[in-house]
Amino acid sequence: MKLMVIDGNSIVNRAYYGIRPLTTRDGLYTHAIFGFLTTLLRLKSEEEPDALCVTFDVHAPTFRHQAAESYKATRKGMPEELQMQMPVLKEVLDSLNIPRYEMAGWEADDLIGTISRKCEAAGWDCVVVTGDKDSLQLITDHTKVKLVSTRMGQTTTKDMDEAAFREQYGFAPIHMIDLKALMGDTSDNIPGVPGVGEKTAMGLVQKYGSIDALYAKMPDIEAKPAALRKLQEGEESARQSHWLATIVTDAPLEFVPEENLVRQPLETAYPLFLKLEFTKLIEKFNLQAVEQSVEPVQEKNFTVTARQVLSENDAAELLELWRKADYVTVMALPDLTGVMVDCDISDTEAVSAELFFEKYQGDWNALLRALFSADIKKVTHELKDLIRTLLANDLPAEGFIFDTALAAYLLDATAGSYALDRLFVAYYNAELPKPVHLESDAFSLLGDTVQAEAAFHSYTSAVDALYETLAPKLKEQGMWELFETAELPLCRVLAEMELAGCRVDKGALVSFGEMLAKRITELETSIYDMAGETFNINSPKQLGEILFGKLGLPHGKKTKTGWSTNVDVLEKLRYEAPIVSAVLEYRQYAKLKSTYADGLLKTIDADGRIRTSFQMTVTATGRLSSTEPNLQNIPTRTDLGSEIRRMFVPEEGCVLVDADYSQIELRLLAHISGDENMKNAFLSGGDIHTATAAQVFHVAPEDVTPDMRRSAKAVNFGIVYGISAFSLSQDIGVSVAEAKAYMAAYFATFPGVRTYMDAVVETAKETGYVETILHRRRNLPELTSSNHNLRAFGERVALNMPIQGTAADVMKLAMVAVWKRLRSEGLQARLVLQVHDELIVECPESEAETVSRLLAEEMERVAELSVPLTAEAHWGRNWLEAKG
DNA sequence: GTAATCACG
DNA sequence: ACGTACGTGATTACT
Repeated sequence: MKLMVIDGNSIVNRAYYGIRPLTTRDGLYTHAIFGFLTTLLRLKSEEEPDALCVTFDVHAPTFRHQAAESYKATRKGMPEELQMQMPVLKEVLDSLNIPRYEMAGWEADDLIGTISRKCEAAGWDCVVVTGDKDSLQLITDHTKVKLVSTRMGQTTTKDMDEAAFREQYGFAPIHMIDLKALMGDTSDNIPGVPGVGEKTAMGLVQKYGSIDALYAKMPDIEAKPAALRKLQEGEESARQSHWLATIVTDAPLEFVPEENLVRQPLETAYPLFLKLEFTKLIEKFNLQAVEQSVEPVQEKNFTVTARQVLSENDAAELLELWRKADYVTVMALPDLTGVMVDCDISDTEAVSAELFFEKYQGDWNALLRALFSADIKKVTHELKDLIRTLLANDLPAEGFIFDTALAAYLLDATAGSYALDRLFVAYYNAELPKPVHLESDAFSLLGDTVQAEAAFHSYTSAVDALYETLAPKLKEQGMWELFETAELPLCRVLAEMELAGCRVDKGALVSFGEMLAKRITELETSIYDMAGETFNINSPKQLGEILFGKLGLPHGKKTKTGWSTNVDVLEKLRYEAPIVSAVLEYRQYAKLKSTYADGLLKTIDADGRIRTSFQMTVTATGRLSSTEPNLQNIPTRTDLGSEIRRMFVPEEGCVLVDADYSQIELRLLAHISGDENMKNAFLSGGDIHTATAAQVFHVAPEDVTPDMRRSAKAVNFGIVYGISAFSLSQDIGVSVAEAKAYMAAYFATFPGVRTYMDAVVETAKETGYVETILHRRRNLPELTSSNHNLRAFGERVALNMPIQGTAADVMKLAMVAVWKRLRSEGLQARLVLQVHDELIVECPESEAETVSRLLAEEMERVAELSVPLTAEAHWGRNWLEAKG
């Protein structure tokens, strides 16, 4: 039998510092608890113990250590945000039916020591889980210690049994005590022998074992005379330290291993996890609601009348009702064979109508046309996808006034998921009622009408409830305008772009791929030749072994799970060995082939066009993202990569028009910070990096060298990202001191930028968020973290988000404006792609000039800044040409 | 499923 | 003393 005992304080501490802050809607911090539970799950599956318990320190004076005065006084107190999670964690453990032990006057260590000995006495094995190396002294042939450490958000464990300990330390585990008695431990206020450090102590313990044995042999021991004297003088301290370092194994604790056998969670676990918004963990801990409700949400105290829509008479009656209503709530299956429409008809009554293609006796398309026309105001969830489906079926897509997913994203852009059931948990602390056997995906229901009806019903009710909750919140937070003028109308624009897709020259892509394949094979051969063996070049591990192991190249760079082989590293080694250049070239070709040539070919539709999906609810800053395939990262920085853009072509007789903003982020920085010098740099036109260099280096613009411009450019970028001197130095390859000097010169030149940077961080710390000009918001719980790295990250984000986010706002407004204008001017031109600061339109050649002007004009017109906002448009026979 | 790498703005 | 620029997504290797 095996028992696992967890050092609660140690693990929760690691979890707290290792995970970025998480809070529930109500602002309750939960990350330490979350991290603890994830670690617990991992440990359980790793060890599969028969029994399990957790120990905690009680924060009361400990009589045992009063002799040592301020014992552990140097340990920092628990941060408040962790402190407040402790009682909740204990509640969670109780609900999971996991015993916990704490005892006034005893450290968690002492309880663990006692527990491990009692286990052994009962003939059990014991696994001690802790991050504290002190516990290693407890290792025996029946007790092992799992050392947990957290590095960069990843928890790793190291199993230490007697053999592993011996291998690492070279003596028996019990002598860990003697080691500490000699070297001391400042974090535990154990003095040790003054002047004896880790190295000396290790040597002595390895040679003599215990301090008793050591002092028994005095003064005949092998040590330098100075060390010998220190040892003699420090004997008393060593013996006292030995006592302090010894973990108690006979605390007066009632403990019977059998009472800790793993048991089922209590019924209280499920609601508690829900409250903490640990939805994912509910599954992992296999928690069940006591009574799984299948009742629809009754948010308001309504009488809901369920209506089947079977005949055209039913339809006419309901359409009438819906037209008169303020709004209706709509959910549809993605193939439009089923639609649910909820509608309030008074303060106390609602009608919930089910429309199923298979049951409807009338003209289904006509019914949908009526429902999705402008005279019925509709609220839905994930509008863009619904619009795309409607338009794909030649149906109208008008009259939409709200999208609950989009609204929830604006309210918390870092939440990650806006699935309806998740939102329901997040906002109402309740599970979205759904039939028991239903998959969480509402749209996998085709063919099971009974279940679909039940699911629909609760889903539309949920959308309705969320609308009434979220809309006021958007208004309160000043985001209504952003929602109405940018996000909501953008759904239509993006739906059309996704449907339009982008034509590609398949033949050219195929032959490009073939060319790459040929070159890749050649490079492979020569790389194997130079390496003297074949290996997988795509495996960083194997490549590292060849380059740094076999060939002995300097692996000066960083390591994580091996040696880094990324471009920065290889670029520095380029001239050390010809194989490096070959690998770099191989990498470039392999990337182009796998991701772009082969990757894109796989996504070409039957009509020769590629259709991406634009995600509106992914980025933390308000940008769009593009998936399946990602058309926002098509190569452009190298000549060879750019060739891919040549394969993006218009329809016969058409051209592509490409318009992009010039330096939009820096212009926004100039505008937002109000720095006079930077504004002037833009007002006087010309190249901004050159102008920056001229000012920073105090030379005339015409005397700016390419090097000076490059540095200025790097600083400009760095500023937008929330710079640090170290990173800047890495980027431009100068010393940290030089980078610091650049930054100082930069801030001296643009004092307004520094003022702005200080102010934005300060404000963010006060309010807990940053926002764009249109009040798009990003919450920053990181800023209150006691973890330095996290806090620093939060500060950089605070600097970057208002700029990147405002640029995203501007682009979204521009897209809506361009879309409207193309329509109102009756042009055939259609938007096909957006790449953050760039728009691509496909149009008949005859419209090329008109559309180019129109694009630049609308893009420039959407924002009125204190510096010019300029956009440039070009057109051509393919994307590369159109880039201008 | 995660890590490493590299493509984009 | 520490770690190091913001925001994304796809592919490959490997556990």
